[in-house]
Amino acid sequence: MARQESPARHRIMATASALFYAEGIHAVGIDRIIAEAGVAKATFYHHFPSKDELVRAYIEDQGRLQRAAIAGVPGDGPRERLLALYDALGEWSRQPGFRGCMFINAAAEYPDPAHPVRQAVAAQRAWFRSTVRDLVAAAGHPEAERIASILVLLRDGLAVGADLDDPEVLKGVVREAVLRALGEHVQI
Amino acid sequence: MARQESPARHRIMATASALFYAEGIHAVGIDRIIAEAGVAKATFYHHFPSKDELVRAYIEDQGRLQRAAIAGVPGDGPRERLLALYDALGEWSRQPGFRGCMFINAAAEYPDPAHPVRQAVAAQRAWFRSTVRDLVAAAGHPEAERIASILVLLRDGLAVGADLDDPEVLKGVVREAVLRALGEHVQI
DNA sequence: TCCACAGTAGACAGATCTGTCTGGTATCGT
DNA sequence: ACGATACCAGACAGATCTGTCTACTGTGGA
Repeated sequence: MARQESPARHRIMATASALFYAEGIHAVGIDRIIAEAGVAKATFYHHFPSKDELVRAYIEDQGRLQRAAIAGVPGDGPRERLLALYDALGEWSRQPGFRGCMFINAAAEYPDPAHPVRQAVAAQRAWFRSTVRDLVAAAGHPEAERIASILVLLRDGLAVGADLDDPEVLKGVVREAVLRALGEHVQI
Repeated sequence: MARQESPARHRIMATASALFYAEGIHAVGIDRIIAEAGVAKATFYHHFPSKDELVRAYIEDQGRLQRAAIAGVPGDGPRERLLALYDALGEWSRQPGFRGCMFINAAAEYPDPAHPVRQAVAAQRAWFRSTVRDLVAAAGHPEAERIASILVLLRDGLAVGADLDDPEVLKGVVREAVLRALGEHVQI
């Protein structure tokens, strides 16, 4: 038992996650992963039937982590939780080594929408969207779907822009845009 | 002369552009490009010293096309041109075969900010940002920089979301968000 | 005690990748 | 007529990729 928690498997996942995120998926080979994880090739193929399965595990693992992180964001009431959530996203996007959203980046390398990796990305996005929509609805906004669409838009824009442009500028900008989307008039 | 406009070079660029955009850059090899372009390998390396240079040419070529397309957007006055610009982006994102923004996708495959490809992407983004900022300023908004940041955010979110989620929904959503960013109160 | 299992090390096959090189053809300006 | 240029066809080298296979080690339960 404990195939899920075996030390070797854990090392493979940790190494692959870091390399995939930092350098891209197609750019990182199995040989590199097993070398940096300090694992034999046979051990790798004992835990993962193929590289594709490793990639899917990477996406789903990161999805679990992000869902847990977002679910753990504190806040008194839905409006405060929403603002805290986007503050947390702003912090995330300013971490050293930030290189955009791993789901967006992975999708760029997997064009086929039917591919398991894309399916996992779609599931994660659907979860985020519904989470935000529920918070917006709980905050008493009648057009929760529409506002949630804007908020997802802002999340994606933040993830892309913080990597490609200046992440410091975006923090305040996103907060302002979130407030505007919630219909609150913002003093500039 | 005419090395830039030679038919073989043109075929290489057209084929590579379509394949890179549709399938990703690392996923498409030189052999595939020359086969589909109907070009000899020596001809390819006669026009491009390396694959990296082809990729850079691809990014810069697409940048020229997008700048021309955006510069050609009509409109009476800056506010109308801005709205028309984002309408055009909405159309773009609903084209069949749309697979997100080629610059964002390319950046996902090139982590190093110093790489020529990333530099070309950064230049393109800077041009778009300043174009939008000038329109906002010309429309009489005092905080043009801030609003331009939001509008870039919306552009990126549109490009990502139209590929990964439902592009039809986004069209109206983006227009609403643009109007909100411009400080106009929107009736939902 | 013994077997199943997780692990290491590394050779190997077969495909694919980038880039070079040879050799030949056609066109065009001087 | 001639040389430069643009092009095609394809072999080749050398690296790298995924995935398989052999052979061996250590450990923990039945």
